[in-house]
Amino acid sequence: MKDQELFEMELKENGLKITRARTAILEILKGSCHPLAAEEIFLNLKSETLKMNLSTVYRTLETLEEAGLITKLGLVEDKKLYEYNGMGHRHYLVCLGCKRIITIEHCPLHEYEKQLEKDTEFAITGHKLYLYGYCKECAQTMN
Amino acid sequence: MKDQELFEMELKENGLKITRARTAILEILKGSCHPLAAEEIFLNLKSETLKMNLSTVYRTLETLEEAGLITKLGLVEDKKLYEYNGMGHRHYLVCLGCKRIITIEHCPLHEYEKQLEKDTEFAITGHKLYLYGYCKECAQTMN
DNA sequence: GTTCATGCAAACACTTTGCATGGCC
DNA sequence: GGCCATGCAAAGTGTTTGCATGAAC
Repeated sequence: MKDQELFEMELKENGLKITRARTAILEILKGSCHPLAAEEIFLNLKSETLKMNLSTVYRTLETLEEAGLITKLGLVEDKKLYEYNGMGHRHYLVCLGCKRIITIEHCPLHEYEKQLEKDTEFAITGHKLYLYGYCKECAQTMN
Repeated sequence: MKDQELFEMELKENGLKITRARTAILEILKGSCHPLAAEEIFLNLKSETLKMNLSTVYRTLETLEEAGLITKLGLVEDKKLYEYNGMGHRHYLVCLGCKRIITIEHCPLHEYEKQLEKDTEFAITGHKLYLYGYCKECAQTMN
């Protein structure tokens, strides 16, 4: 299936209208290998036909998150970052030097969550795990 | 040792002057069982003698964090939260219903970090793990 | 006395909102 | 045609900064 069709299906399933703003933002998020902030998405809308207002970007991100098509992260504290769902559950390792972000596909916490549910009587819905450190290059430069 | 003496020692060790603002904020953070936002700290300064400007709270928090006496968390995305160090490494479980925060003393990630250092050649300095869910009461109310 | 911390007000960055217009169904 | 999405500008929120004063060493 082409991305465009996939996005239209996802939107329809959630009772959302298909608009250029929505498919364009889904396209950008799906194509990115790391989470993006609203402004980055805004700047990525290069072609004239896709250009939209920054507040539309914010509103669209909110809509898409409520519908469960994308996820909001707090990786960096100053800006809200978003990533496309359906890439599976992921974590990130952030270099505190160059701010590079490494994607980690494996999640070590499934078992732990089950245990914690028993201990706390919470119904755990998810978690956010961010790892921080210095990449090889930055670690060397610092000495 | 009394808290006051402890704080003065911590400040001195880091080459920081001992001021009422600094010890007051350390006091509040040490006494709290969950991380606090700048404004909450500001509002906790009840007694007239301890009252200070909100921008002083922000500046003091920054100073204390740079000195390593407190830690900044991204638990909630809209506000920066701070906690006193020397309580050991902790995680939190946040109820998405009533916003209650449960403290988790055990950290399941030490082994995992070591493995990840080998895999990525990063020097990992730390991590942030936030768990989300619904507490028993909130889970019931929702049905 | 010197240096750094604080109060105050103003600026800032990111995000949200009100209202009129335009596009999707 | 009706309803929701968008553009634009203005407001909001949490945080930071410049400058003069005051406190710590």
